[in-house]
Amino acid sequence: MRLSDSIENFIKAMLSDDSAEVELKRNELAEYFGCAPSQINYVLATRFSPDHGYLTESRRGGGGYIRIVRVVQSDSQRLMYLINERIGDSLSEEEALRLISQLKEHSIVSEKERDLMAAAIGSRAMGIPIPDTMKNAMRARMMKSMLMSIAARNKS
Amino acid sequence: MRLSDSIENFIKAMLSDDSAEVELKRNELAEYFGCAPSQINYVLATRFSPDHGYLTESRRGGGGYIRIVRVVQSDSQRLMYLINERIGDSLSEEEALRLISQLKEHSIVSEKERDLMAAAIGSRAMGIPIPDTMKNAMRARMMKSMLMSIAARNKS
DNA sequence: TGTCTATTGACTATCTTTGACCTAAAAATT
DNA sequence: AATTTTTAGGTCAAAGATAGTCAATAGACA
Repeated sequence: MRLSDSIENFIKAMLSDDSAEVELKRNELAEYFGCAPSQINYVLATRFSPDHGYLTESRRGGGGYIRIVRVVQSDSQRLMYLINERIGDSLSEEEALRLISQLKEHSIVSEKERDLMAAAIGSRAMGIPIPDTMKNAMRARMMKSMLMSIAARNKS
Repeated sequence: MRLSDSIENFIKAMLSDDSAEVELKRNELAEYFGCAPSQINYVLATRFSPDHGYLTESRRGGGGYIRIVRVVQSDSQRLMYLINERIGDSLSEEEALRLISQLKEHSIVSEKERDLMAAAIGSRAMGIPIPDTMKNAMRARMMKSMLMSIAARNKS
């Protein structure tokens, strides 16, 4: 297994153990895994970003640390965040898929709806010969539109 | 036997062994068969495409892999997929035949029905002097129409 | 013998890992 | 209190490890 995957699993195990929060020392962790300290930052950036449902804070200097928090948000908070802040004028397929997965993780959409959304913004559907820039712009609009409809129905 | 056939068999053996899923390393497999790594992609494209009932995912970089999943779908799921997603406005004869074969493989149509459908969209039937583009468009419509009738009768 | 299928290899894209250099905060020193 | 030193964590670009694409070539088969 990849080093980055091992580190990811290690952190996730710590997170599930007890609370939704862990604190760790970058250098210690790096030494434990026998890797460069910056490897830890790589793992944080690629697996514990806000898109993945986590927040991180840190401090340098003596007694420094990295704290990772699993975010808990209400459905509507999450939707509003995505619509108003996260998604701007452009969204790549990878980002879109990640966001959609998160919605499923949080039971905001069903498995079928997830697949449907993925199909809508996927490369198969958007496989027309226009520049990526335009596809990404279109994807952003489509995503926001879909999210709005979800937000609307959730108003109950 | 052709190299690509050997590779196909090899992968299918791995798939039937246990689960409906295998993971492999492109370079290792290529080395095992003493061929160019891209040959693996060729086999995947020509024998493990969605049309053939498989899905593939992969990752590049260190620890990269290719995962092949045999898709299990209900008859109606398959039909709906073909009608709404797979077949667009155009369908070549080869594609059509492949899809029809798959329907037979999955016992969605009988052998006789398969031959009937193949006959309907085949070159003998459509051997009139119009451009391929138009034939393909017509074929797509014919296929969807036939599939709809199958879907309807399966409603039971 | 011409057309379809298979094979290869050069080039490209993407993901991971590392290391050199940078910055911030705390601790020690003056 | 100000300054220096030490102790963290942050950034970024380069190197390494895979997989993907495509066009040219070779081979098989009707």
